[in-house]
Amino acid sequence: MAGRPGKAAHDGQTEEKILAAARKVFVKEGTAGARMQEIAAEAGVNQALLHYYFRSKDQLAQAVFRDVAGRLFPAIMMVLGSDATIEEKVEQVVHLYIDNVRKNPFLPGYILAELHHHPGRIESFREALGFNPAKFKTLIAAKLSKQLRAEAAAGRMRAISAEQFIVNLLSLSVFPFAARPMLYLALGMSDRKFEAFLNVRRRELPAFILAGLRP
Amino acid sequence: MAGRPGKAAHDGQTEEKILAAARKVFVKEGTAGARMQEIAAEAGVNQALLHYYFRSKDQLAQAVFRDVAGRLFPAIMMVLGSDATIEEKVEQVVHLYIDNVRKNPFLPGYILAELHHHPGRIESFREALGFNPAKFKTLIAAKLSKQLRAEAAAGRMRAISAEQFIVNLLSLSVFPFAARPMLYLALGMSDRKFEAFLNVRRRELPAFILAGLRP
DNA sequence: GTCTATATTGTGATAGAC
DNA sequence: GTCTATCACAATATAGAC
Repeated sequence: MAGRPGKAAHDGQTEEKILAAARKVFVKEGTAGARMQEIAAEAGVNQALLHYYFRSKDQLAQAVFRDVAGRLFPAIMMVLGSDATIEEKVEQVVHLYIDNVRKNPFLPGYILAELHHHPGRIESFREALGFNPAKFKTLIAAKLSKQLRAEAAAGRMRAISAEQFIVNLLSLSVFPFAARPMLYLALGMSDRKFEAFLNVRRRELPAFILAGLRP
Repeated sequence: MAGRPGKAAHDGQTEEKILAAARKVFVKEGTAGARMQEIAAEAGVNQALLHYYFRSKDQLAQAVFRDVAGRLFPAIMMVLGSDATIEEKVEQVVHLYIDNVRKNPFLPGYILAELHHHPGRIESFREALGFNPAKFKTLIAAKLSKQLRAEAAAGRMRAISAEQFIVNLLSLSVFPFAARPMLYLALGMSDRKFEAFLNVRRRELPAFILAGLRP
């Protein structure tokens, strides 16, 4: 619907082809660096058609961002807000994230870069999440907060705020992907070594996080 | 020296003014999004002078990247490679990073974005670090590795590879800055709340990491 | 819906006076 | 070293035929 002409319905095949091509190019080059011509070529259509479907480069970029962000975050939010125990949540988030993102290891870098250079795009992000930040704060964060306080009161965990907990969890899951080029250099990694690194990480990270929470 | 005309020496004041302006604009807009005109205006000179000093936009961008990356990483590498204990290293890196970056909270996002969209710039990065990756691997990583193995053998810490250890440390320190726009949205943060968040984090993070390493 | 052709503006880079 | 003026081309966007 966003940017699509209102008059006639179409089967969406072309639109999806363009969106897929745009996703590929934007993720790699960033919004500012991407070229409409390159996207058209990648989609196997001509440049005018991009404007027919999405009106402008910026609207196409927004559509891509919503698309990409909408694939990753809702699932994580669901886990954090579920009725699972803290132990289960930690393991589920780590596994969910690594298993999904390793198939598209460039997405985290793209999302962080995009948010950094276009903070206004946060609005699209919010829509993609399909939730209201206030609602999130009151529902998920409050629930997590309560859960963490209960664990602390029972002496099973050290006291920690929901904010620090979430940031720890996301940091350890997201950063290795976002900083991949840096790791390749600093740790002398290759694609193969990175895969092995992820396998170890998937297995060991939940225990590391949970141990960090112990009193 | 890089890109500077070779024939005549000059006091460097203008060059530094341009570099500072370029730093500001590139960090905010990214290499592709930045405009030479904007940099010139920010520096209070005209556009031709930028080319006089740095020849091309790309060379100016490289100079900025080297400059920025060179400020952050050598210090951290020094700590990791020092003779301090693991406990001391963890605390020193966390404090060093937070204390330095909170003064320029946009740098991590810029560096990650730049590396993501211009992996080739890794070469400049390497120069900025002033070291050879192979040398790093053999010196620092080997030293850390040995240190961690000794701790594990003594039963004081769980076994962990130097790679996972470094990534954990950097993740937890860097990500909160790089993902700041996201945190502002997802956790309903403001600048003031983020500062408070950092104060707590600076204090609690070392203990969290060290607890995570306990057997 | 999809194409070709083109309008129009933006932008990096250079020439040349001072 | 610094400026003004301008070139040359890249890139988004639109008009209009089919």
